[in-house]
Amino acid sequence: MGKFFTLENNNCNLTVKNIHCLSLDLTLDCGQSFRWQKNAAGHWCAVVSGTKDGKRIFKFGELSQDSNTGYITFYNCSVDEFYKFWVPYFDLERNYDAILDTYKASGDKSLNAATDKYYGIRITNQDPWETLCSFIISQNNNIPRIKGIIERLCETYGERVRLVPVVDENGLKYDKEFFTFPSAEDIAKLSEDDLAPIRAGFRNKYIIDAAQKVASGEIDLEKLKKLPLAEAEAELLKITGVGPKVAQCALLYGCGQIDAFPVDTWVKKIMEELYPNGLPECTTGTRGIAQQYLFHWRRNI
DNA sequence: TTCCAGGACCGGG
DNA sequence: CCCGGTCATGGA
Repeated sequence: MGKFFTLENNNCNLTVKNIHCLSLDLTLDCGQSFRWQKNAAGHWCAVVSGTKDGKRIFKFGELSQDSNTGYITFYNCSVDEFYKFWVPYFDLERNYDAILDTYKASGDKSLNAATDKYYGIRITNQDPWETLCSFIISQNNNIPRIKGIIERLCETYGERVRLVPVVDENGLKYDKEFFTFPSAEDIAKLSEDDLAPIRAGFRNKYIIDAAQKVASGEIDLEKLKKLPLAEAEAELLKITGVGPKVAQCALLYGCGQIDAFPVDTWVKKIMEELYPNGLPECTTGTRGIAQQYLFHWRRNI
């Protein structure tokens, strides 16, 4: 414990030094999560979920990173909360540098270009239900609208957590409410009409089917963390509106399956253009990490 | 106006 | 099995 970072307590904030390979700006805005937003002070803010004794618990996260030192400050955060929420969320006990070194040793040009240019991206371990639901919403959709739909879902059916001063795209300051992500149990009770206000279109019925299968226990998301990848995917494919891509996203970002490999339109292009015979051998076991770097790299050309 | 967005479903061949 | 059309919505 603590091998990959050192903690420094000041008042109720916690500053974490010497975390390797973690850029908040890259990690929190690269298409793997949709709810992080900068407040008026430039700190990243979001409500994240965890589990304690089988019950959902929440933490309002407020984080900033020093541009010179790379140190990350977690505001209003105890050491206990840091280990409970943020070590798993950012996968802080995984040796990313060692993984990226094996990519480098392979000599693969594209992988090296992507990991050099965007060094600091980590795969986050998010709440499984929020991740599944978010990526159902993501299908045939664009990122700004995905964020809008998820925001309306939380505002309508989540619980109010806190008022935060933020700045809009015109530089105008205003107070914004932050909400929890509604549980599968809460959404399972709703009808398609109830979801109309979030404007997810044809995805409404998919969201409800997923919520019902999760809430009823027909699909146990916690179990998916331990199952072999293919078996875990087969479980998720039982949901109407969940195909291979959404399933792999839910497993990668929500179930700690670091070898999951979501193939969207961008990754499909990458595979056709650069890897017609498959990803290099060095990525075996960590394909999800390679995927995220290549995805971000190709999208930003 | 038309096209497209971190896809999945459905029908016909 | 594989292919093209279709599905809501909204911004470019």
